Amino acid sequence: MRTPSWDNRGLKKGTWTPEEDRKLVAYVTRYGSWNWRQLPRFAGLARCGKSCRLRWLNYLKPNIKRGNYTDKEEETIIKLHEKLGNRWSVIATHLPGRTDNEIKNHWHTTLKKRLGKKAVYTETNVKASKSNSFGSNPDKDCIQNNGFFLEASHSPTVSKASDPDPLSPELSSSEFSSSDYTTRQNLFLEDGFDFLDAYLADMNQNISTESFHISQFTSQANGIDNFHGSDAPKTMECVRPESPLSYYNENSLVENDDFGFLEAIEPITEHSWTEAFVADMSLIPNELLVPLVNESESYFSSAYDVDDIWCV
DNA sequence: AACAAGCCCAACCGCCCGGCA
DNA sequence: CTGCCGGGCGGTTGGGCTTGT
Repeated sequence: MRTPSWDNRGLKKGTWTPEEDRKLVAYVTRYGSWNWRQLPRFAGLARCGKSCRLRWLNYLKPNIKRGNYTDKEEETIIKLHEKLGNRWSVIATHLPGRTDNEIKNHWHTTLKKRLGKKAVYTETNVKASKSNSFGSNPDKDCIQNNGFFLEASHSPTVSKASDPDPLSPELSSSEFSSSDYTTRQNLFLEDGFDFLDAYLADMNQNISTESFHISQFTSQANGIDNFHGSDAPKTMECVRPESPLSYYNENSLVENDDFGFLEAIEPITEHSWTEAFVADMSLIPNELLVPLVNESESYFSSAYDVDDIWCV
């Protein structure tokens, strides 16, 4: 999209490369977003923290749903926007898998225009109907709701009340077919971190004589979650009993900013925790940080599928 | 086939808010 | 109380892609 450029601090701007994505994914899945401003330094990225955060939240985070919106999703957006206005982040909380940025984009590019046309159409017909001696309501196709016009239920584009959740894999008409979406979910739940699991399992073997054990890291991460007790949000666990990430917890690792879990890696070095990060980055295998295929291959076309990052 | 116009969306920017010292 | 810092949010934009002529 945007032409890559460098600002006066030497930070890169513009389109993210697959390699940058891989570095960010590898780092955040491993250490979480403990400090977005500091994170790029330790992740080996010449990006500002804000850019990293945005990239992660809007594009790289697992379970992000992209592509076509279902009728029900659009209906939800319209109704919520009518109630909440441009509070995209709040609206996004009602649409699992959708980001505020994407909803905002969809609103500006599609829904606003659609509603605008509908409103113009309706207003025109309201005037016409008022002057129409037959008194029929040409607005019967629309439901006016605080200035917004929703297509009536007989419209084929509006989902019925009995429709199952459009976000369910079975009914999703998003960019991913239902089977694709299911597969995608499974990729995250079962294989999303295989590339890390394999590496960490291997590391476990290699450093088994050392005091550090990755399971300490994961169990401590869970401890943090437990510490937060009932306030802790619902968690998603990757169940892989034999895996060092068997207790992988998305919130504790990715969204929990507590530094506590970092203590678990201290045995790696006897130096400061920041050095531990630097040292530990060196342990991330090259295959996580460098392209896995030749750049000549389509993977590295400008339109590469970010999902590939989760399918390594 | 070539070009123009419009569409779409990833990414940036600036502002605001809450936490903390 | 105040200032600083990091995170979050909404508005805007750059440029690749698609569609129409």
